[in-house]
Amino acid sequence: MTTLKEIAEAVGCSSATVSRALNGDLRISAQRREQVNNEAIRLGYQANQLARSLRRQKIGYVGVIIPNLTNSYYTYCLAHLTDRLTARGLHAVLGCHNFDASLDATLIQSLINREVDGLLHVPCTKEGIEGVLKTIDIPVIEIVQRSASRGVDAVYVDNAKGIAEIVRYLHGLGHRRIVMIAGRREVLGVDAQARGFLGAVKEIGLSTSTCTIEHLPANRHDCSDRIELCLDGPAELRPTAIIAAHYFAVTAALSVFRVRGMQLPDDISLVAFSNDDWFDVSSPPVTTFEHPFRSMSNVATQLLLTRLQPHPDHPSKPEFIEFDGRMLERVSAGPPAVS
Amino acid sequence: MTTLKEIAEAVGCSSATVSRALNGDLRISAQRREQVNNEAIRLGYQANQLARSLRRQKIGYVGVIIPNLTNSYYTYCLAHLTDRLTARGLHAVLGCHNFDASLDATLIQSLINREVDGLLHVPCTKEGIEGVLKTIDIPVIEIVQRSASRGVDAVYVDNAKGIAEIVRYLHGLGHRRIVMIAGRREVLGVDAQARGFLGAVKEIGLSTSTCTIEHLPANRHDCSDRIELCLDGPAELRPTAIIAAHYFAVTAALSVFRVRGMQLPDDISLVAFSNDDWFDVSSPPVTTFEHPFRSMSNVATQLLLTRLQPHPDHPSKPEFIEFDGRMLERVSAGPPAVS
DNA sequence: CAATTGTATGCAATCGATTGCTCTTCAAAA
DNA sequence: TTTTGAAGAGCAATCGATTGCATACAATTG
Repeated sequence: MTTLKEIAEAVGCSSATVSRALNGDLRISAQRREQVNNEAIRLGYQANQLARSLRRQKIGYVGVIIPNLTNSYYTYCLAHLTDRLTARGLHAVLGCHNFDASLDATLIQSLINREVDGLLHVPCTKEGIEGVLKTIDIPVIEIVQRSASRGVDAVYVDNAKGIAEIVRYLHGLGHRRIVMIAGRREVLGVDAQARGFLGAVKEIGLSTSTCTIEHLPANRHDCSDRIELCLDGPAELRPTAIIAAHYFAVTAALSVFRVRGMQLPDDISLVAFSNDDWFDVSSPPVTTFEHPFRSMSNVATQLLLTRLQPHPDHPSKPEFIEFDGRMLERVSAGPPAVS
Repeated sequence: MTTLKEIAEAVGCSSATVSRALNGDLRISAQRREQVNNEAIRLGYQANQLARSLRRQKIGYVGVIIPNLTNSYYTYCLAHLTDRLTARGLHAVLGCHNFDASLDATLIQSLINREVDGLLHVPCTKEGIEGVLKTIDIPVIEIVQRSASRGVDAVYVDNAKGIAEIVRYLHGLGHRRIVMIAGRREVLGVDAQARGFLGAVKEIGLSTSTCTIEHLPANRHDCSDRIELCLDGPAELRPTAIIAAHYFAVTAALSVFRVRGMQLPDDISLVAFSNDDWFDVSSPPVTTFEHPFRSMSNVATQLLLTRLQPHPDHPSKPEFIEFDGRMLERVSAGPPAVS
């Protein structure tokens, strides 16, 4: 790799001058600048960002830690984020914690050591990363989910409100027995979903014995087993609608319905909590609640940039920006069969 | 951030000694080592990887450049890759070129300047990156697709063979009029797919006037428009089977069939070129050709690691490792209707 | 002509960790 | 007592770019 010094020798000046010339310092004469530029091009000079970063204390990398890449909920999010970051000349360094808090901590520590300039982080536990945070002096922004960490910005989804809206929607269609398939209780966000569910159920006046929540690991197998169980229960408890609070619950539900030959929405209704681009081509198209990942990514990136260039008179109080989604009515949910 | 020097001052020795102690240099006495370790822990020392990298000329980042994140073909691939890289203590720096060669070049240059240790790259043109390559002294491994770049390792899918296998499969079911919806010709891999298609068609003895390829941009809209057109053609040319060579063609086809009320596989057959995890829950489940992304990721990562630690007696001849997929028979493809 | 103001550039420190070489001790061997 | 040597540790250069301060020279002004 060509270095500043080599150019300096070729031109016959100091490396300081070369650096200034290339960086557009006005004190360098036009003539020198010209010389230096030519030589730099001739030698194919590319600044060593590592050295530059060491000096400037910033590297242009942003850590993006998400749970995983097998769930389209997060890949959509990541897609928008990388898009935004690239547009700003930043690069995303990827990490997946799979909801494993200790792996999460390791990733964060590792990324911070490598001196990413900032961190976009989907937290995986309620506690968040307050512990690690004390050691850190780079901006961290929680995305999608918000933990209890104080002092960390958060750009996130209102889980409770979203689920509540789905419950009200189903109730509006006439459903009285609704089961929500959600993630394990320890997973961040699930708690809020449960709160939203129960809150809406109570508010509407439905019975909590026929409107229940099943907390299950995020994989299709466990979910489909449990759904089978629900469907095999006594008719008066059997759900007429299922809310799939996470991606695997959707595929699990569809696979069970398919095996049993159940028709949607006649035999049962299904609403997903997050949209996916195949939901409108499936048979039937899946009614869902759509999250504004694009806007969230924009806002999160923008906020991170603000934090990266702290303006003296800009307050540094953490911001908590909550996003609402909206119902996307398709076909998989309809009025329950009269029975 | 605590630095070596601060520890040195606290302990009362030079920073060189601290560095050696922490790095397990045997020449440092056990007593000193102890002192240094304690002090390092007390001060919460974390080595500045930037400085270390500048010196050691490696940083622990691997660039991963893929076309996009909206196509599950690549997210699956990325998921496996990050998994493997993380297991090796490396981090993936993400870039998406969206099949834009100039963006691709920019990304590569940008990542290389930032001194990633190596590059895993899904090339987007036949020419590959030979031009850029000359300037580079880090290992580059092409994944999923192989370009014409000489001297670059490649771990990739045999597009021609895969498509040919699908054609033979459909022919075996009795199909004589098959249309393949593929990407634009300029996109790498599409050419090979076309070769595979035409090769099989010829080998079997089908007519190239009823077995055709539609080259379309990778979005649902263009694909569905064209599929409509095909279906509206004269009955004797109308395809009885469609091969969706990329992801968007699958959703496009399904959406058209759904709107027209066509039943699969009775009214038409559909085979996708790459699997997705919702293909088995859709109605009907989508017959597909499955690619071994897990193995490919393993091999690619392993190969990259080999390149990163070049063994003196290990030859540095580029390796070209081709992977085959396999048919995954589900329901969307069956014998054509007798007419 | 001397003093002042600019303009163009260089010197050297800095960022933080690493490492080749040197130096000091102290002990064992000759 | 001198030699040899090994252990332990420090000095200073290095990685490459940046930047505060100093300097040199020319142009302008009083």
